[in-house]
Amino acid sequence: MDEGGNEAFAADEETLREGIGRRPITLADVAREARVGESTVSRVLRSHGSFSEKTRARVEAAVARLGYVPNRIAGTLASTGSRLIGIVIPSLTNIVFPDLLRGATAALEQEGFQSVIAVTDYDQDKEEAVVGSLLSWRPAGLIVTGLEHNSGTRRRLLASGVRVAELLDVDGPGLDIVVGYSNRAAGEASARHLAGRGYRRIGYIGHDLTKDKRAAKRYAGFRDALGAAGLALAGEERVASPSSVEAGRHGLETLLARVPDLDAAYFSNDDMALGGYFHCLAHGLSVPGRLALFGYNGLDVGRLMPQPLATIRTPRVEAGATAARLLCTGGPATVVDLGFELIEGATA
Amino acid sequence: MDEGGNEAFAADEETLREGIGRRPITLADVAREARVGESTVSRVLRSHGSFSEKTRARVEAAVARLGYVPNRIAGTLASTGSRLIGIVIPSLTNIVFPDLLRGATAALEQEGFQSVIAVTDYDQDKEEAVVGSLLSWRPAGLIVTGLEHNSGTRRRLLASGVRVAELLDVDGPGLDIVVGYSNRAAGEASARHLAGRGYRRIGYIGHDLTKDKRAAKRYAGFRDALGAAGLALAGEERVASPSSVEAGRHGLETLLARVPDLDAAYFSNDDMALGGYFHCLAHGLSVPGRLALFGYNGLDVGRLMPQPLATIRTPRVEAGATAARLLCTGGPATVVDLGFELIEGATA
DNA sequence: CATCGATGTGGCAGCGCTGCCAATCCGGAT
DNA sequence: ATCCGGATTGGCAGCGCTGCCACATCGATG
Repeated sequence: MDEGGNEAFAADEETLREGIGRRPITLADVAREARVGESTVSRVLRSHGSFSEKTRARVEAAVARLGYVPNRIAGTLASTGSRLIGIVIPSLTNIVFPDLLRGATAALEQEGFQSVIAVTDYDQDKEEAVVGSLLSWRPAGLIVTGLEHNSGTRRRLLASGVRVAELLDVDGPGLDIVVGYSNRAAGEASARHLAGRGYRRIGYIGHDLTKDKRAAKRYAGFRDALGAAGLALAGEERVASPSSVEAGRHGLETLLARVPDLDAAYFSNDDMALGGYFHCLAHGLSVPGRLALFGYNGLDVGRLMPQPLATIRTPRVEAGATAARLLCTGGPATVVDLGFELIEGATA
Repeated sequence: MDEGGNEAFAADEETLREGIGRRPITLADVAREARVGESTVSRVLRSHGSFSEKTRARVEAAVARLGYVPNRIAGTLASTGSRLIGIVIPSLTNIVFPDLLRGATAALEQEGFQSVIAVTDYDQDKEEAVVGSLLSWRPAGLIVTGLEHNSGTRRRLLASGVRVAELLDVDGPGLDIVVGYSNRAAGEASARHLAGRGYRRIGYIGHDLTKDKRAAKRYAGFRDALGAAGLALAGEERVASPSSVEAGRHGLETLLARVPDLDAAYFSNDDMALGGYFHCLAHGLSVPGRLALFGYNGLDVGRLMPQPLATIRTPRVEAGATAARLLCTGGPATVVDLGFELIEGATA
């Protein structure tokens, strides 16, 4: 391959050589080529300040001729504020975070901002490290997930002076901007729904709650609301791994072996619930007759199951977009509760 | 919220004030505080060059006292190469791309690089724009998806002189580094598998092939191999939307209405196939007795269905990691074919 | 006792761009 | 012809850091 030899690229080969090794084109080169001053080129390229139509044409021609690409590193250093937003998410495996990213990057793009993404693997120490790393790019703002951070992270965030948006949770004090919904209330609503439907032997299948604080809040809300309805959890199964279809399937299987007379299962999210549904299908357990299932997140896949999954739809994409816009426009610190929607489905 | 009032943060409040409005701490401040030269601070912070243990301690104490965060914008501008890799993916909706990101960011982190991500929505013009945008950060390398780019993108990539890795496809000429597997061969293998199992009335359910070139290659390989086996597609249904569970479910429904005697369905990927499976479950079509199903990608969810999905497992995470490592270490242009694995499953 | 290399250390010129300010130009008003 | 104010333009000092070079310092060596 290094030899190439595919004729389709013969024409480009020359361009390639041009690019490699040669000193990169700078704004000064463009200025010389267009026979104008550097500041004029800068003004034209940013459409900022005033310049004549003729000058614009000259500069643009020179840019095209030289193939100039502005150096944003230099631009950002010279100007005061960067047009960068750092985004910190715990995982890329769970589709909710790509959803959040999708909303945020779309909004950011509109505002002319770029995003840098970092992943923490649900580890608070790693979060501290990546926050430090992102701050060293002097971003205009930072989007982080959840309200729980270790003290080092909080200190860095506050000391940096950059705007911070905390996402997907409103159950607790925030540092600056908070956009999300109440996980606790979602858990409560789920419990009330199941209790209201007459289920009495309700089990919980979840993943690692020490790492996923939002899942822990749903769990707490669920238990409390169950208690308020005069019920208690008939059993629970927590897998040590992150949430997954597999964890849901095996978790339900394990729990049923221990508590056979369960009549409903509350899962820490839709992935887990889908796994549970697969278990029921594979073992001929009728849903919701023999066992009701309830999830969380409102993923598309749940809606399309033969029986739509009972779950709670969360506005993840909107949360990302809202946070991004708030950071870009820079208003005061606020809490935006986007709420959630209970989807009755057909599995509970 | 802007008033705060939650006691948990009272201690930090002061730190917050410190951060806001105050001129950011620079390396020169640290040097003054530690009573050493700027270059000494720089050397200590990068553990580069020589300095005494005493000096290191002095500098580190000063850094801690002032809460100094190095400015990488300035650092990158001053030094020659950046430690940034740009990653261009078509979508965040399809889990394969977060998988790719996961592999890449993990490997990048190990090598001490940071990534900047951009999304094209499967649009070649948008790809050209985001490539330009990423190049303006003067990255050490770029990871892009697929081998098909418009001429503007190719020109920019070549002219920039940065290393480029093209991912998830090896069916065609690459620009520099290519890491992936043959989509064409995957399509062929799928067709041979279905034909070998005795299916004769085989249909295709896919999404927009003009945008997703790799899906188009699988489709072409599938048709060709079917032809070589003396068969032809009994029918096909292409939805205009991106691939999704919903598109698969409705696509299969539509196709079956038109071609009722289908005995196998080949889907453009596992999401689509899962949708098809849901359709079969909902309508009591036995799988694979009445209808066989075949997917692509080897997602976890397919493995966990009551009957494991017949599909092709692709090494997406490894592709991301391999590409990242090759870019960081900077070897010669190569093509790395990671291959794929046919999962027989139980649906075909 | 001069000389030497190894080790620490500081000074300072850029990296490529933006922001400020001063200079210049132009058309119309005086 | 002269003057004025706005539009247009160029010069240049940084932004905060790194890389290079020069300058100690010091024990070991001839």
